Amino acid sequence: MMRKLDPVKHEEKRQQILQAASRCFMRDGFRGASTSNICAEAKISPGHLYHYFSSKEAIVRAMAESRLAQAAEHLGTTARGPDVVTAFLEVIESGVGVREPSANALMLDLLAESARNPAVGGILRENHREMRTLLADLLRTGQERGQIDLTLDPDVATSILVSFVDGAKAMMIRDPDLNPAKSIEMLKTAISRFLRAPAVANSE
Amino acid sequence: MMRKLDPVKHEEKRQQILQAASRCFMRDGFRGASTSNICAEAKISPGHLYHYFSSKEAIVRAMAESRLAQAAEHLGTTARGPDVVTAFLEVIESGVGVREPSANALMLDLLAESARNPAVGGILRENHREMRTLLADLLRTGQERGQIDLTLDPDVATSILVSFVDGAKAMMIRDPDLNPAKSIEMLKTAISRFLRAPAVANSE
Amino acid sequence: MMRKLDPVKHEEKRQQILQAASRCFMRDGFRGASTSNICAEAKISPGHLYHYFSSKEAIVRAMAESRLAQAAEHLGTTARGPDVVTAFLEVIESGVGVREPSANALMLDLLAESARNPAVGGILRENHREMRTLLADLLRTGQERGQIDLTLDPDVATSILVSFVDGAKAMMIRDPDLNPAKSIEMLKTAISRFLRAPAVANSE
Amino acid sequence: MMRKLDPVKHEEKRQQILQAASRCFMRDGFRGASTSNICAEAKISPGHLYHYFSSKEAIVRAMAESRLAQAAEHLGTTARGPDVVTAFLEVIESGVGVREPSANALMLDLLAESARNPAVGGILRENHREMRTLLADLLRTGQERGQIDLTLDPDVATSILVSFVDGAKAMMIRDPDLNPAKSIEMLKTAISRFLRAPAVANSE
DNA sequence: CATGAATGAGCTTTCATTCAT
DNA sequence: CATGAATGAAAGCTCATTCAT
Repeated sequence: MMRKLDPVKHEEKRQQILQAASRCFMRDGFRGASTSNICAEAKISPGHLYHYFSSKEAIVRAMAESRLAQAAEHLGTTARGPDVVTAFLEVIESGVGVREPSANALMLDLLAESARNPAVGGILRENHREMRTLLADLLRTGQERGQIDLTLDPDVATSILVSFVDGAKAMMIRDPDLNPAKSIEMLKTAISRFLRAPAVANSE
Repeated sequence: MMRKLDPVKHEEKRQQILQAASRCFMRDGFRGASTSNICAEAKISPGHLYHYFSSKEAIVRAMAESRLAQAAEHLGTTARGPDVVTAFLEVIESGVGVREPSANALMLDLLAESARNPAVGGILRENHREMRTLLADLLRTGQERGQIDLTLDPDVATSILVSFVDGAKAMMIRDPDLNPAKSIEMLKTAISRFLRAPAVANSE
Repeated sequence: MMRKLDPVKHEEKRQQILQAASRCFMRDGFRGASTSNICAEAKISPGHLYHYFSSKEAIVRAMAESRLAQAAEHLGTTARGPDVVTAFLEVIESGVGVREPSANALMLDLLAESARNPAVGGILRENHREMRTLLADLLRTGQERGQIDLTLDPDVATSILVSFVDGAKAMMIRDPDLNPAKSIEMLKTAISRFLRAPAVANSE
Repeated sequence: MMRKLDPVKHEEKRQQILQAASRCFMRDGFRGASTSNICAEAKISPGHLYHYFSSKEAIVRAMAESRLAQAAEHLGTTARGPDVVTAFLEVIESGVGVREPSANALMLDLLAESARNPAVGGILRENHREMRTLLADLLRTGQERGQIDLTLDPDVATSILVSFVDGAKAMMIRDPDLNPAKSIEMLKTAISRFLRAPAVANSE
């Protein structure tokens, strides 16, 4: 009795539940997935869920946090290398879940939810700010090295780059029969042309 | 004589309900909005809704159809003018609902729904196919006139351009405090550089 | 304007609607069939139904009345001939809707409804009384002619005979793969033995 | 230790609910009784019903199953004794719910439902098959002992006997003021004459 | 820690009925 | 006569959440 047992195990279970929830959310969306679904998937009883999360919304929040943190971390480890443009291209390529339509759908769900659910919105924005800081620094480095157009405002350009990833996710849903290799290739072309210092005699 | 009372009025009411539904969906999403909400918004009784739509899903479908048709039509009327690149820029600019976060959220909801709801998915894809045909033709015209890079595959480039619009909608949600003018400007730069024939001596 | 037009046509339409209702009730039962179903089947508008019947219950009542009257009339015309037992056998044979499972189901529905719905119950009982009077008279005739066992109380025996018809209807539902010819034959045997004067030296 | 809390209690509650449902169905019929009625009668909340039954239809099915099994079991224990005809008479007498009009109505409802609802129909037929097997065996025994007419096909005669019970239930509804003792007595006469070996010099 | 019984509000949908035209 | 728009109660069912054990 009365054992304050193992906060480690507690956290482990929490993560397991979160992963189960993630699978449910991917399959059915935030609203479509029920706590029953999640409990079944996590193999726990309906009541027990509330030992780990105070409400369904708390799960959604935690999910958003973890997904976004993960995305940011992924980005942080990818965005490396001597050539900054190449680094960006890699970021974009790996950011688009080429053959994970449900993961893409979940991100769109999350964005839609953000526009309506202040808590989730806050998480998203905070995370976005971090990502942008990270990317903007990388951009500036590229500009210093002459690899990237000096006229681009790093902060704004960064938003655009992130939007390209979101847009590519949407693209995969809009046309699932699309040849993803070709599309990604062309997206990389677009980004290349966007970031690189324009040629001398270009008439824009 | 003069019996068959007014299929016109019927259609009018249907549209009114659809608009009410649209407002609800923008506010709460497809799943979050209830038929009760919609009826209240449309000021009709709960039973009467089913005089006009056979199910909530039918409303969602009709909504998706009308929204997407509207978007396509808007695009059709916007994509005109002597300079094709300029036409595209206008398309993009007007395509992004700069200060309509709920409309943007609805589109993302629709995309997420498309990935899970086959009926909605079918509508989205059919519509997307039409839009791409239209845009691809415009692109080819531009290529004939030498305004657009001949090396771009029109079909793939079109998908990319559409993805930019979707991405921009996401951007507005990710960072509502963004200066939209600046972002749009930079997006236009990106598109310009993407589409225009690259300068002679450019080293990519 | 202001024409008190044709009570004949009115009655005709009423009968048409009643027949349509009959079809619906056979298909779906009294509770399962909706006024919409009936209107669709009768090809009239939902509101117009109430020109002919004041409520769904009124339709059910009229239906019960017409069905039962029909059954009684049918019985009246069948129960004829020199040999009374033969006449009864014919009554029974034609009373069982051998290959009309939905008509049989409807009769059982009507009986169940009778036990709960006083109005329908009253109709059923009134009708049953009439039928029994008719059959009891026939029975008495048979007894006078020495064709039927004199020890049978005509009133009670009549109830039993009617119950045999109801039971046969249930039998058709209980076992649809039954050979109806054989069953009917055996039922007739049972009735014969029941009605006929028992042989002299029989040891019961 | 001692976890897995009581599948016994679960089953108990299930039976309680089933009995409550039974009362409702008797009062209002399968279609007339609502899940709300049943919940109120069982003193549980509307949602909780679905902890024990997956749908209203599942309740109807379980009810049909239990009622019919009960009837069959009852029959099995009644159909005993040295004289087979007497055994049959007892079966019939106890099979007719003389003073339980609502139970009789429920059986007719069940038969009507069987003709339309395939699930219920299947249950009824399976049960009927079992009952007939049992009764047919008894009949054959009687034939071996010379108590029952050898010319009767046991399978067909069995169907007839069951139909007599169903018919008697209908009789109770058709004429509630009937003297049940007299009717049952006459029904028993009919069955006696039907089953017994006919006397030598009988002229059929 | 963990279960699953229990709740009650709310969901989508159907239905008998009324009424303006 | 006839239509079909309109109503509102009620149906079957789901869901997030709580609580006794």
